[in-house]
Amino acid sequence: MKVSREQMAENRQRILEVASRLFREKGFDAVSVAEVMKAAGLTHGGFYGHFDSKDDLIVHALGHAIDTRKGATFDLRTFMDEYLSPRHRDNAAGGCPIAGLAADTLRQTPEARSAVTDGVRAQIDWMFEKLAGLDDAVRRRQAIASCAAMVGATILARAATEPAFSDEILRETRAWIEDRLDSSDGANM
Amino acid sequence: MKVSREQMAENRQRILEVASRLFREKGFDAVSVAEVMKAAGLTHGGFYGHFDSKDDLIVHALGHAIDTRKGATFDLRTFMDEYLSPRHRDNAAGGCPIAGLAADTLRQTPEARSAVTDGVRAQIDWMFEKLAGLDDAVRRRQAIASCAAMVGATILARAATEPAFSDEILRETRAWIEDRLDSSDGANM
DNA sequence: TGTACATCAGTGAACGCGCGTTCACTGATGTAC
DNA sequence: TGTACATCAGTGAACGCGCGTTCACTGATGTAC
Repeated sequence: MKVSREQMAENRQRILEVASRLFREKGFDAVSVAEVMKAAGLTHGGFYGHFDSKDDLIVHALGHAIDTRKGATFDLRTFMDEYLSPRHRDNAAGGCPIAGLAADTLRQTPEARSAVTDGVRAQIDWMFEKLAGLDDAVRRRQAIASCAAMVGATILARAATEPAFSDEILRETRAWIEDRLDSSDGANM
Repeated sequence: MKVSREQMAENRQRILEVASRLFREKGFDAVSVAEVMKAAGLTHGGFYGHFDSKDDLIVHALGHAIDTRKGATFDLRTFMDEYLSPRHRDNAAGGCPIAGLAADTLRQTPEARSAVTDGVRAQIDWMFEKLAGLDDAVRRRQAIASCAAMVGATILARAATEPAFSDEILRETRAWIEDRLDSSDGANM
């Protein structure tokens, strides 16, 4: 049955929210359209009233997850500590969509890859702004490499089967990045 | 028709070789058993004479790819330069299985995750051995963080839709890691 | 060494299943009067 | 404000398809004599 315009807009937001969480948790292929709709409290047939296809949902869910993340305002050190924490490692569903889905997005549509690329660029730009002092080239290098190390460490820590090794990857990567921040006298914002 | 024992052993090796390449190129889910067998010059029905299941193939293909990679002997600097090169970014099929499949392996069987974990550990140990001087804790930290940054940069560079940005991620991450090697006076082996 | 035959690696049709997607239908919404 | 009706968001059965897996069959291998 028909629902009100506001209800429909709410439904669409709920679909995006649960889809972005399920995708981050299980990957694009392991989540079906029917599973997303059920999690949103709807039936699968109505899906195509909101999106053209599953690929279209993927693009919008990525955009939604990335936009939602931009809202939070941390200082750089807090952000890195949280990113490389066991909590973030164990919370892929609510965590960074780049760490959770960049590798998966590789084999998706160009639109999905663009959405992730925009997210990566935004993340690097944000870190660049937060890095104090030094010349721009060094700040940009530090932002890019820190971002790469954070994403890589999160993926490796999530894949690792032994908890002690997984914890070590996070801890040592964090120490290595932050040691560099200290010696550069940045990250005081 | 039956084939000789040597032929069968050859066939198995060929299946592992093409499977490990196809998996690295397309991911586990996007490669079918039939596709692997066809690429190995066989038909899909014979697959179960070699492996228990597709999951079993995944575990053995990961082990094969990781073992094959261990053979190469580079010095550390050459290895890092090659790893963070456009060539390696554009050659996922023949490249590092950790960069290509660690994120995919997250959602596979515990056996597959163990195989990847062993590969990560071996990679870190190898880098640890190649790092000269300094105390063990610093060397290990540097090996872990460099490995995380290399894997992360490769994944981000592969996902990026703009070539200039993709190149920049590789170049700046490499410069950042190698700058640290120089200041630590390691990597001279 | 030569022959007869049991073995078994590989073949290809067939299976059950879950997926993305479609569509005829339902009934609440919201507009026209 | 109240009523009649066109609209259309959501429902759920059905579709075609490709997947992993099975199995009866084939014919070369390799062993027993």
